[in-house]
Amino acid sequence: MKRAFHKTATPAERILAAADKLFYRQGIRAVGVDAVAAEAAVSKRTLYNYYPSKDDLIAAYLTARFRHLAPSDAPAREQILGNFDRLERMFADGSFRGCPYVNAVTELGDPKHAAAGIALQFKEQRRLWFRALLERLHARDPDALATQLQILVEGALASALVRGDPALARSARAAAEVLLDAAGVRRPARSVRQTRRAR
Amino acid sequence: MKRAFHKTATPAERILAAADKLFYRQGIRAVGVDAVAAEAAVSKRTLYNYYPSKDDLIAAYLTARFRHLAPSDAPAREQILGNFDRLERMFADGSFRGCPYVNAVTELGDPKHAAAGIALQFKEQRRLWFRALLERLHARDPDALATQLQILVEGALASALVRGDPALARSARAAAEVLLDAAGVRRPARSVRQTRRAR
DNA sequence: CTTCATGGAAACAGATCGGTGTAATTAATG
DNA sequence: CATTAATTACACCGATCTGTTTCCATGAAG
Repeated sequence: MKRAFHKTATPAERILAAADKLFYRQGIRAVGVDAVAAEAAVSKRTLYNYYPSKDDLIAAYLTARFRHLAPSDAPAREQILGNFDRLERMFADGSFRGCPYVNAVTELGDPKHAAAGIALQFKEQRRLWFRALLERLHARDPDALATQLQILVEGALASALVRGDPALARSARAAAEVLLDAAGVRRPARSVRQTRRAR
Repeated sequence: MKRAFHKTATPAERILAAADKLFYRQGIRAVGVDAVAAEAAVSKRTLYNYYPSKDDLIAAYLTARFRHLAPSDAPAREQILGNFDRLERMFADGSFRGCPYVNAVTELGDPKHAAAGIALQFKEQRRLWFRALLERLHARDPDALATQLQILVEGALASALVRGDPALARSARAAAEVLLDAAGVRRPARSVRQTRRAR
């Protein structure tokens, strides 16, 4: 069991990767610390050396999922709608199990748990990201529209969890387009044969 | 402890009521059968007499939450939008803990669990209810629009779970109105002073 | 009164959980 | 080599979980 390992990954990283895999796939409450330690090929003692409690590990798991939205130079409208395309890919690859933040809040229940705050942070970050793009697009009431886009994303996630259908992302995307149109965000200039971008 | 009880409620009903209260408030996995039995003022022996396993109790809890949408004679558009007003009331009363069906799917994880099927049934029922109303309104593509409204409802539920804000229901409602407008569902005739219906 | 079904109280079984204590082993560093 | 820190293996704790079992109280029907 001591095969010459990827020396690359430190124990803490392996533990976090194992927690991410198991917590997301099977649920936080369904996975014990022993299982995480085993998956990380690490003794339970070392796990508790890096993360003093399961709650700490949960918090680390959620914060590690924080992928900061990379600033892109793509057109703002495309960036917004591209979000839904990413959702569709997530739904389709079979391993989708819902939004990890919402799942954590649901599974843990306690609103005072650190996970609740982390989840709120993440959602708000994405909402503000939407809002910044909408402001750049001179949309009407960017704040309200950002909230609505966020609701669409959340709804697509939840719907795809109970239903399996990846097409739900396209439905949400279409709804987002209607909202953008209604907010005065004009479609990209498709006129001058620049339709070259194809798909 | 044998005070002259409401003879009205049969043991099975009391157990189900207790399960509903505890499962929804604290989560399915967080509540043991002992707690349900205690809340129902019933011995664990009787609980297992009526529901042979916790899974059976969970399934009964979810199916009991099936409130069949009562047919209403209110204008169809009002019926649809009224859904979001009900959401706002749910969010505001403090005891909101997310959609019980989504929660069950999340907590149990297993897609083969009976809860997954029940959740799917419920969501589809509401979607079809939307669709029927939209057909009556001669909306463009009622099926697709029904899915989008369903996504909005789901998104409002999930968002209100992590954020606490009841106003999210109003945001979702406003988005629904935009979608309805875009689908050619005209607003109710507010012209002829029939605005009497007030609020 | 006898019979039988229902249900209460409580102990129990077997498993799993989060978390700790400890002694032995390994790996890096001087 | 010697020292030290990290890590392992593994037993163990108390709590909790689902589910079962045993014994006893009740109460209605024959």
